[in-house]
Formats: sequence, C-alpha cells, structure tokens
Amino acid sequence: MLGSAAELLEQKNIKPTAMRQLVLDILRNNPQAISLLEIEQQLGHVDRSTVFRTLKTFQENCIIHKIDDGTGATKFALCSEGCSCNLGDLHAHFYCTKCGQTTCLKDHLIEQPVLPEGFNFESANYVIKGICADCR
Amino acid sequence: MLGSAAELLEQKNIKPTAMRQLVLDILRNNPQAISLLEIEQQLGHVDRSTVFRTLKTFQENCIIHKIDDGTGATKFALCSEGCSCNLGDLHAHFYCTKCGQTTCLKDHLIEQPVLPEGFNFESANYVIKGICADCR
DNA sequence: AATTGAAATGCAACAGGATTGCAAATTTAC
DNA sequence: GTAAATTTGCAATCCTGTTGCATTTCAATT
Repeated sequence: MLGSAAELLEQKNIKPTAMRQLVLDILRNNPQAISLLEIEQQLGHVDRSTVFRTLKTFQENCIIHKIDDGTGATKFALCSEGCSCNLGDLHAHFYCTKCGQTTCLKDHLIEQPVLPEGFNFESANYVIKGICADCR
Repeated sequence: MLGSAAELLEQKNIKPTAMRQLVLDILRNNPQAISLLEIEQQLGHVDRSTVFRTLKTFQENCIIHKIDDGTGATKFALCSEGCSCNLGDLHAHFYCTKCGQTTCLKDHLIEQPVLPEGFNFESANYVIKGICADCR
C-alpha cells in the first residue's frame, strides 16, 4: 500500500486536511465497507456533514466507492490501487444478513450486461445477500 | 392476464378490500416499478401507512417484489405469473439516470453467484444504471 | 338483526439517514 | 498582511420508512 493518508491525498490533488486524513485512515484500516455513521462513531466528536462532504470528495476522486447494500445506510469502501471507477473496476458486494457486514467481492467482477435494444449501460450495483464465513 | 384485481387477490387468499384493489390496479397498470410515494400520489388522498401495509401484504404473498434502485425510495413491481419469489425468479433491474424510471429486466435472470469459501447465498439485488431506450 | 371478535384503516408521531444554508475558521494567493 | 477561496461546524430540514393506537369495517355467530 502507499504511504500515509496525506501522501495519497496529495497524489490525487486533494488538500490533505486533518479531517480528510482521519477519515481516510479509517477507511484504509477497515477491511469492510462502512457507513457514514460508523465513521462518525470511530472518530468521536466530529460533525456529520463534514464527514459527509469528505466522503463526497473522496468519491469524486475515485478514492472510495459507495455501496448501497439495502440496509438504508450507504456504505463506503476504499478503491483498489489503480482503480479508475470504470466498468472494469466494478465488482459485486456481499451483505451478511447476520452480522450486517458488507464485503467487497473484488474477484467477482461485473461484466457488461446484455441490455434490451436502446438501453445504455453506465454502472451497476450488485449486492449478494447471505451469511458470511465468520457467521457460520 | 388474469381478471380483476379482486379476483387476483381472492386467488391468493387476501381479502380484496377497496384499498387493496386500488393499489393493485395501479401496480398492474404501471409497466415500471413505482414507489410508495408515487402510488400515494396516483391515488389522491390516501394514507401513507395504509398503502405501506398494503404493499407489505402484497410482498408477503408474492404479488409484488421490491427493488432498491439506489434512489433512496424503495420501488415495487408486479411479480410475473407463476412467480414464487425464489432464486429462479430473481432478475436484474434497470434504473435510468435521466428519467428516474426503474424497469424489470425479466430476461436478465440472476444466476447463483460463485462466492468465497464459507459464504452462503440467500438472495441478491442487481441494479444496472444507465439511459433507457426512451431517453436517448 | 344484534353481538362479538378479528382484521383493516386513518391519524399522528417518530426514527434514521441524507443533505443544505450559512456563518465562522482556516488556508492560500497576492 | 490582506483579500479571496476553501473547509469546517452547527443547525435545520427533507424524505422515506415505520410504529402505536384508536376507530372503523367486516365476518362469523348467536
């Protein structure tokens, strides 16, 4: 992995403010996808809207991607190195109905779907639900 | 298609109340998936919670299925005839980023995914985003 | 037809997450 | 050092989903 959070941010031309470094560190230390609320709680006394905007910035710069796992709370996970948030980087996600954890299935790439005539593909959100290995 | 909404409801052993018939008619007349709010608006002065519970009943009886298309509002669409809401009936959905319509891609069935060791499949939500045929 | 019990409805209120406006603070450029 | 731009914090709001409870409707039974 790359160096510090600050370095990673600068590399993407994002001002490495304290908040951003903290949020990025959390995302980097978390193996699974996490929600805004979870980030908030891990940080302690931070402002939700600031974290919200930080995550927005990260998404716009392909540092993280968002996952709608159906729980109502959007989750976020770090992009892989070299990710350009294009079709080739799209992968499925797994939501464990027991522990509530959402995992990137980076090996389960999403291939360009066959669509009806006239339909145009842009992106996709594929969430598989079940019980994860830890919960069995 | 089967006869009246009332007949369809009775066939599923659901009391065909006025509300239920109205909601079912809307769902049957709508080619695309619609949200609770849209149903509410099409009906006029009805109570949200009643429609909500009606939709819940319909889901429990495999009359409709719900789709989380990432807009924040859950949408609902009529099940096909013979649907038993099992794996074999799972299909992808298409969300148009221009008009906001969500369409069932009934031909695009979801096949049992290959998961990492120890992971157990239950269900899946696959939403493809792009521009629909009408919006090009 | 009246009584009773169950189911359905309407109303109100609330919960949770996402999002915005605005002012204060911080950073950057000149 | 000052002005402009960016970022942050706070408060408020929107939107959707959901529940509690009293009332109404319906169906079965006497």
